[in-house]
Amino acid sequence: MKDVKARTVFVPPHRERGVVDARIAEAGLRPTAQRSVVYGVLLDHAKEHPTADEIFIQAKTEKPEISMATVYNCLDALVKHHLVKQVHLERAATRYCPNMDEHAHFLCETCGEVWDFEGAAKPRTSGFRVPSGFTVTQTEVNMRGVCPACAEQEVAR
Amino acid sequence: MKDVKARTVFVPPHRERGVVDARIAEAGLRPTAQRSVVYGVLLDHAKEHPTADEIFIQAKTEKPEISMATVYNCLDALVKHHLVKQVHLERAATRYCPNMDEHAHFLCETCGEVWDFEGAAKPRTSGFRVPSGFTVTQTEVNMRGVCPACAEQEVAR
DNA sequence: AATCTGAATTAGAATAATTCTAAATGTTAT
DNA sequence: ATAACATTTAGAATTATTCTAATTCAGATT
Repeated sequence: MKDVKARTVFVPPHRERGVVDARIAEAGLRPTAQRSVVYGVLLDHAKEHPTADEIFIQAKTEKPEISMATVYNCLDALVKHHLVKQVHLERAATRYCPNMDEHAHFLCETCGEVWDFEGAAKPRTSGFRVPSGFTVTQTEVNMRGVCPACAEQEVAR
Repeated sequence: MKDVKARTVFVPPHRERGVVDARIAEAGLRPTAQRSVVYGVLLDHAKEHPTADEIFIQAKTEKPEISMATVYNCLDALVKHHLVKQVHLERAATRYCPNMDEHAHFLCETCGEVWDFEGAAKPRTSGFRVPSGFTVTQTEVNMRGVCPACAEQEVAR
């Protein structure tokens, strides 16, 4: 039987008992209750690219004592340990993204939602000249435009 | 004599009398004294990708009565009329960029400075799959790494 | 098991960037 | 000159985030 093609779409792991903690531990972080909740919420809502605030509200339903400061602390720790990325497409609340596969972000200028476009930047062919002396460690691609749902609404008018 | 190669590096226009105003007018904006000062300052400091605050400080030397709110108003107007772009590489003060040629931004993670890398994104070859139904109007490429000056300091240690 | 130690969490205060508000001023069309 | 509208202004308000200091927690050590 042939091998299945490499998966290019990010699928967040199920939040089975221990899976989230294991990932946190693998990243070299102590899996505290709060970190598990925060990371778990983020994995569950990866598509929405939630803000700290949105994560806080959701986390509270699982752990009512959690504080906003802790959500920020946990997110910072997750970012430092490469489990999560910050997304800044506009000057608005930072959004968080647990998809660490290389991908581009798309911001719908009509509804403000953010989408992941899978793929990988090819520095050689991307069309930009990196002057000598510069070391590029990360390339981020952000697109803007109109998502299918908003395009439809536009037509209806 | 052969033609000189097309210039790919953004050269801000000199701030000769009227040039800045003419650009503002061409963009469909009334060239008020404040707008001229704000746009002029930004053109003079294009390399630095200044924040509203930095523009305000500099604008004050030319027009002491100008207020912060006006700097924001002017910048908003310039952005709306496609004379200026906002740059958001991190959650920090918005930076402004009067280089409307297509280019990438590079953020030095050591010193925090932002640089322009000339070139143009080639959506076809850039390596990302745009799902059908999405309309992309703008593609922005941001790189991170170490600039030559900071790389040198690193070595010295 | 009790104790120590450093890490993590907490509530609330502080900060920073930006937006809002309402009044004053300036500009353009009549 | 006047009306109508746009722009500017100072300062208040808002928002996201960071800071602070006290408390709690987890794991290691007695």
